[in-house]
Amino acid sequence: MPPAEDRAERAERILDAAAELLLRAGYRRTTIEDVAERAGIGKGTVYLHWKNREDLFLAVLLRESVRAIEDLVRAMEADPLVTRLATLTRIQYTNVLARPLLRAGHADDAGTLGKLLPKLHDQLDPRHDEAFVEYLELLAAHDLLRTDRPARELAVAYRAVLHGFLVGSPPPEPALIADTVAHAFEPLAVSTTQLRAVAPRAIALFTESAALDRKRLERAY
Amino acid sequence: MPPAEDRAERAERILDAAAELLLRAGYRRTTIEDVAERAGIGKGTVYLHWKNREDLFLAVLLRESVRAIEDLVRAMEADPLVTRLATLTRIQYTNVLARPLLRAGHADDAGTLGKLLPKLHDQLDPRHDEAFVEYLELLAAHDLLRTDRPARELAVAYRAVLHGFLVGSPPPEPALIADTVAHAFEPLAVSTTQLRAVAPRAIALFTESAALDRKRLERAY
DNA sequence: GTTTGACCAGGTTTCGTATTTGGTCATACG
DNA sequence: CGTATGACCAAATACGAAACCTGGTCAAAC
Repeated sequence: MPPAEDRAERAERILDAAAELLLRAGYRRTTIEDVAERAGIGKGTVYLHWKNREDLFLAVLLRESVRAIEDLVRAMEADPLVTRLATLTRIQYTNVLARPLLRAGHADDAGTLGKLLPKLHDQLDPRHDEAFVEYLELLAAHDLLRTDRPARELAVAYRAVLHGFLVGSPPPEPALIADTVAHAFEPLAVSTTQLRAVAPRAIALFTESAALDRKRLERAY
Repeated sequence: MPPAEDRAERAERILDAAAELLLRAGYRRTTIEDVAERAGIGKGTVYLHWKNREDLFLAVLLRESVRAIEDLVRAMEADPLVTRLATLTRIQYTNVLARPLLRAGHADDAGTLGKLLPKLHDQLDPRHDEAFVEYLELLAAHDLLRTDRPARELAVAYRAVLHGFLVGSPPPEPALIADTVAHAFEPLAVSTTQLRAVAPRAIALFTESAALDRKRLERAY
């Protein structure tokens, strides 16, 4: 099998298999052999891509997370107004709820993720948070965010709110979190013009963030 | 031992002992005999007060929760402005953080509460939520709360926010949640006069709520 | 009438064994 | 010659039986 193209393709197939099984049986009960069989390859081949079981499943989660961000970026590209914090929140909230694995990550669903959960944040957070704060500062500079507190503090509050909504059962309507975020973090008026001005840079920020994670994914391939 | 006064006193001693051990060793590792010994009574005596182990520890939690509400009521009586949603939130947030057992309840600290956690909400929620919604409706009627959404929906969002802040580690500053709640759920201006007008009824609501729980506690005594 | 601790069934822990599985690598294969 | 594989092994996990503990009861003591 020639390297290059096909290699990445096979990696994706393995991740597909792992994701499927992870969701159906949970981390604890999914073996590497199950994954290999479902991917139609030998067990040893899996280790040509990832150095151990944990890394493989973390890659599954990372890919899922990257896909969610890429969806978000697409939405922002299609409509610059999505750059607005409240709108972006609604879309990302919906995205996460629609992806069972991400939802499990937020809801501390130990049943499916098991011992992966603790490792998740260590693996996923490096400069992700920084990028988000930058995005908030960008909004603030354009009167699209409250400025009576530093963006870094608002980020803390924002994450608390998002987390609170995500763990609710059943999760509240997307419109409700959008509304809450709008009131809690946005100024009274949000200028459409400013949003359009901000969009390119915001899109770039998230694109870059997603690209970094993609890189890390492919490095493992 | 004559009934009446002394009986309640003994119940409190048992709860003290149970609370102490619960905090130090966790639910799973705290036995009824431990509790009895620490309370200076025989094991059988515990069952004169509660019909089983689970009920005893749920009572510990219920008492803790009642105490927090009573603290809150005292704060409202001392200063009617505490009736304001943002202020009340700050105080209650601080109260909960200061009470490790309540904090464990919100943070899903399975290590100390173990199998009690699932039962907690079933036990604690009956008309508690209703009272809170009533309080919100009271605020709304006096222009102390957003009115563009029904109080019941705001209550859902509010609980998500509160929960999100409580599970944070480390928990954000009390000022931050107060600020967030103020923006998210209060109208632009909050009238001091209206607050004073609302205070007696609000205090009554919470007092009643606490009294109901106290009753249930004492019924078990 | 109240309190108690011995008592017992049901549950949990322990510990040794059988089984499974993560990860390696010599071999087969293209 | 480089890639893929599955037999292989140590380590982890699952299992089962026996020992131990504990929740809850109740006859006896007070």
